[in-house]
Amino acid sequence: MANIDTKKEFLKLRQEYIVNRFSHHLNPEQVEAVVTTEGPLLILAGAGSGKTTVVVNRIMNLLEFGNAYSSEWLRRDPTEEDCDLLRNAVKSGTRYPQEIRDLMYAGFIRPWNILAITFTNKAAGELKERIRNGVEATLEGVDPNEVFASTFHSMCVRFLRRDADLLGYPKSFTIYDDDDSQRVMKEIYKTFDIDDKLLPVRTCLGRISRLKDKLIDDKSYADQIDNDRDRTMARLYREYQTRLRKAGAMDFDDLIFNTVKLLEDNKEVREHYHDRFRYIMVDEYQDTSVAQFRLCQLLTNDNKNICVVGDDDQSIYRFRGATIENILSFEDHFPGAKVVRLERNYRSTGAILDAANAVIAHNKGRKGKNLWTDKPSEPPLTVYCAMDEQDEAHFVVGQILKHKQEGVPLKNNAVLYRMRAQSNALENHLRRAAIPYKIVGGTRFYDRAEIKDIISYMELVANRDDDLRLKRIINKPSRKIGDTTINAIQDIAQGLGVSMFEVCMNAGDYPMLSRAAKSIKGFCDVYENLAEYEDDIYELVEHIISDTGYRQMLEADGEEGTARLQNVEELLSNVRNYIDETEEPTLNGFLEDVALISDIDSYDPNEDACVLMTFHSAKGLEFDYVYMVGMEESIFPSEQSKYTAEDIEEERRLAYVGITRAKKELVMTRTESRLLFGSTRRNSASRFLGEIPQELVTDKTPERKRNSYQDQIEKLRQNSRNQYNRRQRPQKSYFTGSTLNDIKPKYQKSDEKYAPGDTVEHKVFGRGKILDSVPMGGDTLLTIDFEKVGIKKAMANYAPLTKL
DNA sequence: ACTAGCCACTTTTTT
DNA sequence: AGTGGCTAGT
Repeated sequence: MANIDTKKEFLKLRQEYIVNRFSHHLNPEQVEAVVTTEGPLLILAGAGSGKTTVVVNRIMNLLEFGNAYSSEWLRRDPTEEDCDLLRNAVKSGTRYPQEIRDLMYAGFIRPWNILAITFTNKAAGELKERIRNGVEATLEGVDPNEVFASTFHSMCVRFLRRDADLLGYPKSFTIYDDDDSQRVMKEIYKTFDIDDKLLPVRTCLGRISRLKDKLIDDKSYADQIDNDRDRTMARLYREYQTRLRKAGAMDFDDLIFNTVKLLEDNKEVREHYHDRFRYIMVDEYQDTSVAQFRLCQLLTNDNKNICVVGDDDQSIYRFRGATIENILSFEDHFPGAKVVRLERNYRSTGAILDAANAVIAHNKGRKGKNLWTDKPSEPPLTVYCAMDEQDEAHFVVGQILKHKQEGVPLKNNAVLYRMRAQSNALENHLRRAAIPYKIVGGTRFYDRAEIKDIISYMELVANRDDDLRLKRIINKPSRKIGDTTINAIQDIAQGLGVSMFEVCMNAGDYPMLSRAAKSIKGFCDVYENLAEYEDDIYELVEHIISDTGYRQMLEADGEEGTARLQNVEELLSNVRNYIDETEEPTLNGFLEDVALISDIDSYDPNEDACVLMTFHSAKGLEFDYVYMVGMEESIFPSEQSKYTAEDIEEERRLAYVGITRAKKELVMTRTESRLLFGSTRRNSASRFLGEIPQELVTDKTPERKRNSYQDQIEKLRQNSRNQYNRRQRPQKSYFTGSTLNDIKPKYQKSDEKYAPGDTVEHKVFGRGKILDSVPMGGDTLLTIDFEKVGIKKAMANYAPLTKL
């Protein structure tokens, strides 16, 4: 009896010791998250709340103290003396007694029992780095590299390299990127004779991708359709899968999908990972898809030690298949889940946080939280209304220059925009001011044609069934193997059901290829030579560059060729780095890294250049000075997101992400008119500006247009009052909520009400019937069935409508 | 096999 | 406005 009490007391003391240990450098909520190791845990981590610190410390806790609650791992029952020892350590705050550590030996969690999943390589890298630092400082005999920290995709690749054969794929399968997928799909369009104007290839691939995100395979999709348009879709989906499978290739979505299948269908595999991964952590949980959720579920063993970290307010990838529901319903998916909220922000000033809180408060679908800080509220945010995008860029550059003179490094400035097209004016002005800048995003190094060529050679060495890669390089450099020949090879291969490579190897056997047989033979010889170097990547790449004549081809191509050659050389040094940094460098390993790397991964925050990027790319980063440009309706929120409440909420989350990137100062600009895509437009102030309380903002727009500006704001404010009167608003608005009212008067019938069944006349689309009307943000979203153009959606106040 | 010229497109995109 | 992709012509 006494024994049980001692045990209880012992465990209690142990817990107390651990809490004390982490309380030194963490706030109470963070400690709570760190010491909650057993059972499902949701950490709602607001922007800048130190969530990576929490994740790292939680892992440290697991590694150092093991399972804090369970006594079944004890070597022997704890005694009164043990309790005294611990009690002493708690009181005096001394080191964890070695005797106690020894007692718990069997309960230690080994590093490989911990799985930490992130979304980007960068995040995974940072996590590994910080775990390494922490472990080296405090823990002996633990190899921090054995913690499995990786992205969803690399993890899946690892799993699939082990067991892909169970799914009928070669273990050396190839990973297709978007570009590869597009090529495949384009070919399918050709064979099926489908017009890509009817269904653009991108759209089609996007839909397939969404289906895979939802774990709907080609067969079950085909079973659930009921119209011709979808039937085409289903055919394309099926054919796409068939071709990839035949090429031994998986696209990004397949990596997740197939891993789910692997775990679902194979009990032994599942048990293998259940046994290994006893503690699972998932970062950026708000951006997981259905498939990724399922994957987490399958990986979680009966102990349900799954900890997810995320911020529902920062979910910005719905358009890519992320479902915010995963985080909103975590407690339903994992009953008994504990929730910890991290709302204390260590990043931004009070003003910035107040603005962020005020904006995001307008969203309905959220868990609700309020960031706070004890930092001062100064200085206020700056807003500026430029005349046009040139003036806007000029203003931003001026601010950056001002900071530069004050001694602020350029790298502390970040300009954020909604779309890439906005970067142009900024770039020009930065160049003119001789300010070094760096654009994050855009073309990846590995997306450059010459790099993809070399990689394709490598891929082909790794997997000779890959027709796509073969086609890419069989005539690069020119070997006199033209389209006609390539098509012939393809046809023969298709007829025989073998790979194109196979056909090439026996080119002499086919009369159709007689004329090109010699050239094809030449290619095969080159290939055979290269295949010798499969186990020495560096040699392989060197030989690809020289033996294929690729270098000569570039050298003959003047200035551009020289630049490309430099890229190729850089690839070579990347290979060197990979070999030096990797324990077991392999061809497939390198190709994986390449396939799964993104532009943001190579973003170097130490280079002293001002940074330009989209709001999306900015997630997870922070800067002293942030400029949010193009704060206009139709730009941010973007034009096509105006129509549904969900889209607007996602845009608002994006705005929230933008605002919370800033540490010291936030500048928001808009223009009166802007040249975009070849035409000049006038957009009114973004509703998000209107959602920021007046007292947080200083307007730096010069006198020249104060009047018109002020007029507009006054008008907007009146509208805003009418709209938000009932709904409790946090604070009075500086600008206004909806600015739609501002554009519409041309057409607006005073407070015209539309109800389903009404007939209307649209200035452009003609006559139609209202199917549905949903009130939304002071306006009404109408679904109208037009006689001529079919069903469309329109905002009642915005659309040129007349009630008949 | 290569190139000029025309057309259509243009939101975001961790992997 | 600028780009990328495709067709037609050499």
